[in-house]
Amino acid sequence: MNQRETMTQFGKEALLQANISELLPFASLDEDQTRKMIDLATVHRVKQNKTYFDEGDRAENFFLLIDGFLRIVRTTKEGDQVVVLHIAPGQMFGIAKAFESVNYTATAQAASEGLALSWPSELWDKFIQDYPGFQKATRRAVGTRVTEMQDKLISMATHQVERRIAHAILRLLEQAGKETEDGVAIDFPLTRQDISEMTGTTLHSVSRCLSKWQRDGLVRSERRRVVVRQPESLPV
Amino acid sequence: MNQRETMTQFGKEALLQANISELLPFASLDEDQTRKMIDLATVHRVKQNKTYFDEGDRAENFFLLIDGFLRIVRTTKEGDQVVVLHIAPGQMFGIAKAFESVNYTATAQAASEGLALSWPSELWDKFIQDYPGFQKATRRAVGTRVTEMQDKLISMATHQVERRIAHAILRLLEQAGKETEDGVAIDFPLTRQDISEMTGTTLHSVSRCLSKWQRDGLVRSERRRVVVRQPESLPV
DNA sequence: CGCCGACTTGATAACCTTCAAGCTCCGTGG
DNA sequence: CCACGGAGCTTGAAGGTTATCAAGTCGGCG
Repeated sequence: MNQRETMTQFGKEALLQANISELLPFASLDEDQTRKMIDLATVHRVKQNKTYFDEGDRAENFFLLIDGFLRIVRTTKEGDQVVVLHIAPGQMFGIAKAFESVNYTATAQAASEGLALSWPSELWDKFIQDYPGFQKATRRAVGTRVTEMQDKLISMATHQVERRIAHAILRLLEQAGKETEDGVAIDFPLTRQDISEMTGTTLHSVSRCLSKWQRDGLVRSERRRVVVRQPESLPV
Repeated sequence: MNQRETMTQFGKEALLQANISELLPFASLDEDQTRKMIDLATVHRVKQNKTYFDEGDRAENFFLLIDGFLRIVRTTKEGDQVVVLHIAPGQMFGIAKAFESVNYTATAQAASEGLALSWPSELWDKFIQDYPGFQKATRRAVGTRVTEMQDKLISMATHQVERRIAHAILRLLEQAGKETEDGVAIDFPLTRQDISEMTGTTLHSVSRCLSKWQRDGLVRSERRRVVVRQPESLPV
């Protein structure tokens, strides 16, 4: 919060001083290289539920999420939304270049107000050449993502609703878990609808499920908020 | 085994003469480069339902499928198999290197008897440096795959069984469709069980579905074989 | 204060899995 | 060559899970 304010005011300078350089793609860069990279970047501040880019847009930039969370969403012809995955701070997104793709294949929507850097896609190959860690980082990002999608696919194919919801919530805990005196909270606003779009079910089923878990003391669920008290007791 | 020997000795020459060089990663290479690549390759001939490699194996090689079809499969702790995607001739697979991964994350199982080339993973980065088309080809392969998995995810999340089955079959038609006097056939043996593992349902539901489509004249389905007569009439 | 978005909960019904039984095809071994 | 067995497939019936429909609560914001 405080930090966010600071960033707003001083922008890129603040980014340098903050622990940005510890974020993944910058990991193996020295201060000078990091500075160069940041000099080339554009800063994006995006309000909750607004998008960084939309499915089908020309992929003119690639992004690094600094703060906040976002969901990668695809919309069907019928208008159903499906959340393909979530992105946490430090991860890159909109990396169409890694797929030789001209357009973004999905929408990047802010789950909470967020801050990101972007670079023109033309710089992609240059970064790969100039900064050895960058190539590795992008590969790892792609790998993580593929694995995550596979897990999701398997979950959808083999489990029924309750376990799918449990899986989704556990994954979010890993990415965005925040200790509270009450248990581990998911650190951004999350509606029943959101969860249903992640798990391919209805908000009604999600509601019933959370209600049941709450009765059993496994979670505390409020409006737009989920806190897990006993992660290990959720149905695998 | 014996067979692999034979192929090693006599096979490569034949590969060169065949239209191997038209297959994707070789596309932009001249004859000399292609020869060099093939000289470094190992030939694999794999019987139906045998595997090229298994989930968790050390990713010592990456592969190019020359002939036959294969499925990329993951198995859950409970023993459920899920077919994540299918690979057609000309596509690379086992490309753990593209994900900075040390092990294969899934099993590659021959859907029909098949032939593949492999190279040691150490050569990956060399190929990328030496052969400009290779980088592009791998990126495109990864992109196609991600898109395909997303589509599958969306299908699973929003459609019910009948449409999921229709989607799966249409995708297979694109990858492995073969014109016959009777309609477009899927060009490798495919059981109800296989289809159920692709769509997250049971072989019973698949059977009922195909029976119904057969009654309506949309498909002809036999033992391990599916022929589609009216692709456009399948439920989107 | 009233409205809207988020959420809950019951009732009903559709969809699909599960269980059960039996069929056909094909390879194998007697 | 035929019998046998197993793999692949079909179909009915029953039952459970989950979506859909419907009604209403809660809480924040203009």
